Amino acid sequence: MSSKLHDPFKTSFDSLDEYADLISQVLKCPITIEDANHRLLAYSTHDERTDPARISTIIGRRVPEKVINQLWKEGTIPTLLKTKEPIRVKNMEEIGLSHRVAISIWKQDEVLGFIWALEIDQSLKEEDLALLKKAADAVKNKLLQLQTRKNKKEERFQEFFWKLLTGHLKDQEEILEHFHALQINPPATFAILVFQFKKNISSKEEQWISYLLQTNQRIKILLYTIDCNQLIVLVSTDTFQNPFSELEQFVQVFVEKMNERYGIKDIISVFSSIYEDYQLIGKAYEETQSVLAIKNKFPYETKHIYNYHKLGIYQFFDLLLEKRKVEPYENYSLKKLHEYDQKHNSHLVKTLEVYLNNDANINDAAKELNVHANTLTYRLKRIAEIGEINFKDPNQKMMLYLDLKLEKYKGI
Amino acid sequence: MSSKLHDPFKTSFDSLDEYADLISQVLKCPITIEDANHRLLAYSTHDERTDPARISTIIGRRVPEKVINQLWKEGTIPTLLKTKEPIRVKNMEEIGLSHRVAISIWKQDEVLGFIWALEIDQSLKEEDLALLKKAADAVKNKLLQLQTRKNKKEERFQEFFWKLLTGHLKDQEEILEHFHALQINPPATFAILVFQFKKNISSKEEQWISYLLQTNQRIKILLYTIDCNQLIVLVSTDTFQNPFSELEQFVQVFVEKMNERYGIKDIISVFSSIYEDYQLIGKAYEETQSVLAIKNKFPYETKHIYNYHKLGIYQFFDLLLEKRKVEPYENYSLKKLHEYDQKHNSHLVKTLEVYLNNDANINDAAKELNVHANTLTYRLKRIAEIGEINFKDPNQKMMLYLDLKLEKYKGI
DNA sequence: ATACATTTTGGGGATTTTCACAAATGATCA
DNA sequence: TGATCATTTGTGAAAATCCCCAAAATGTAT
Repeated sequence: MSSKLHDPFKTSFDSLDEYADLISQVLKCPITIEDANHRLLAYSTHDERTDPARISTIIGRRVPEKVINQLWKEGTIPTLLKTKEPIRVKNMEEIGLSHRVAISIWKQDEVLGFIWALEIDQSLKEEDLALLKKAADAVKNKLLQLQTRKNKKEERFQEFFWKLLTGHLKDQEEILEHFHALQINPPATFAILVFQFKKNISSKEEQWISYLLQTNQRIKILLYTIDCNQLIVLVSTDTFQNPFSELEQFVQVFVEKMNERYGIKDIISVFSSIYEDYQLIGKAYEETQSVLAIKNKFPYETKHIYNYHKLGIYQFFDLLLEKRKVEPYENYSLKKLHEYDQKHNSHLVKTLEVYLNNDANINDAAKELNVHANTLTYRLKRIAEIGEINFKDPNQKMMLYLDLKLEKYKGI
Repeated sequence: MSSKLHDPFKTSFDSLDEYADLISQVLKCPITIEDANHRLLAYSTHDERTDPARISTIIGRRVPEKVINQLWKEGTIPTLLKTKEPIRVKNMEEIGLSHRVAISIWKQDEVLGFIWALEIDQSLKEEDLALLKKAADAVKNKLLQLQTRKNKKEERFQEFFWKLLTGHLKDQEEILEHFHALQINPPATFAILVFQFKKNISSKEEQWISYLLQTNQRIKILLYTIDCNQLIVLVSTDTFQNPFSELEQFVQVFVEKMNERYGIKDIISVFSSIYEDYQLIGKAYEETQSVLAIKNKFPYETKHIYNYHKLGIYQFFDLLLEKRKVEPYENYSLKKLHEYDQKHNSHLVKTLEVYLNNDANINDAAKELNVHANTLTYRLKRIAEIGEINFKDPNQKMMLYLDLKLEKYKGI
């Protein structure tokens, strides 16, 4: 057998499964075909030899997330996304993966999916790899068909989602019908997630996002769409024990992966409260937007805050900023401290802020300020004197904290 | 000489000073005449023997405050206010007071003033005391004249003050003219003080108030008036180093004395910021009223707060209460804790509040709660679990504090 | 009534924090 | 330039807080 051999895949089948079986027969090993998001498209059945990773993939109709993660870390997937050649993947027992060969399926410069060939008994030879490459080419058209069909469905998703977000669908019955028409199981409880990117999201990035959302197995994504620099997602929270911490973990992982895998940094993410009533999707969306607005104003302070409930005092900041702009109030202590800083070019205000940020913990604050704890103690003594502050009075401390944050953003 | 003796005081003089000299000549000792507020009205000059207390009184044209305080504590003044008989006052070196006899001057059941007779060389005899009583009676009419003249002046004061408080006088020049017409030296800086009594202020209480204000030497009272249950005072703050702490001390002392001397409790006192512009007296007044409104809502929390600047977060409470009424927000942690309290009839919310009131100090809070410190530690651990609270996060703590206070007063 | 979970209290040691003092450095002003 | 004041850092002892354990008390459910 040479690479000039007659192409055994130049036949047309109705389903991808038949392709999988054919490839399996030719190469004499189990075959799996996935789309670009590692969803299972087809798998060969004639061969019963397999490995745990493949079993999980077939059972869950998608590649398990930890396998994907491992393949990213270890470099297989990045390579597959770069080359059209078959890639040999070594044994990775810890995730139940035995020896195998993978190849990506290309349409021009875009990856449509992957074929996996397990090397259970013997390794594939050079000519087998050439055959695999031919198989990948043959499968391409079938995948393209699937994709266009998917795109059309996608458009209907988009339309529906925007109607929900903008509150155009007022009737519960109607909404449920739409869900069913799109074959989405309507969730009992849901939330809106929004990821705000630095710049408008390009179509390349859109693909990456899509990939990340599809391959995640942490959370059930119902709908998602992109609006300028925002990725808006509707997720089901039905299966969660602690919905908020689960959502928090998810957004953190998402942001982390966008950075690790694609080098996209500074994504600001938020999510809404948990709702049951589909008519309130618009409200949930508004909620995310108001949280985003505050996070944009106070990025440092709200770094670890993702939803309205956790905003804490920042919930009030719009209101308070307004009040402060209107009335001629001035915080006496802060004024004094600013004057002192000005005169002696010291950093008492900054010191105070870090101290309060750190919950009045001298050690932590000193660490953040890179000074000796005694230095901070001394400064605080001075701050208390100059600003006439009693650090034992929670009311005073709170007011200082609020006014510190408020004066930072009075200009906005 | 007997008590049936011809009355030597049955003559009429133009000024009180002449009376003082006459009495001095008859009794052969220095004489001082004061009004009901211990302001010097007249003093004899023919006799040069005197004591430090009398010197200070004459120099300052009023009895020194510490002397008045001592005479109250030791019982002289209370007795003088009860009896028409002469009272012998023993030597009190610590305040520079040598032996003397005092008598009050009465018009029906009201005390108009006092006559003091110093016993420098020899004690007054029984017949001298009888003479003194006659003298007191003779002086009465002169004092009455003074008083009615004062009352008329008082009325003009009142009218002017109310015009200032209600902002009816807009012209700086005009205001200054009024001040001068009333022989008040216009202060460079001033503040408004308001004392809110439990009940409407009776005319009896009005006299006590007047007495306390007049005899105080801590602060310069420019004008005062009474409105239902409020005493409103305009004071000069020109001579103060730390105006706020001086004002604070003054109001505390005032409230204390109203209680000690007259048994009037639960006076709520506030004062405005320091102003320079007389046109802003109305604003200062409004400020006191808004602080009073908040102190009425949060009496416990604002017990030690007297002015707007010190209100701290309570400045915002009207605004925040409004916001909370409008939107359907609920503090998740507090909700959980309330539910727990309900179910297990425990006191986690109360515990949390006391803990936060005490600036997260375990010992202080435990003391206030009358439980062992370890008990509080345990409860806090439970509170953190149940309410999903991180006590190291100042934002969370602040929000809890705010919501705790807010929910207490949502009904108002 | 009994078993079980929760809460309260206490002891005592480890760990931190606080405090006072001293030395060194930096800034300021005549 | 020296004298003075403000600031920073270090040290070590005293005080306080934290933490773990266990016993007792209380409440709860079967």
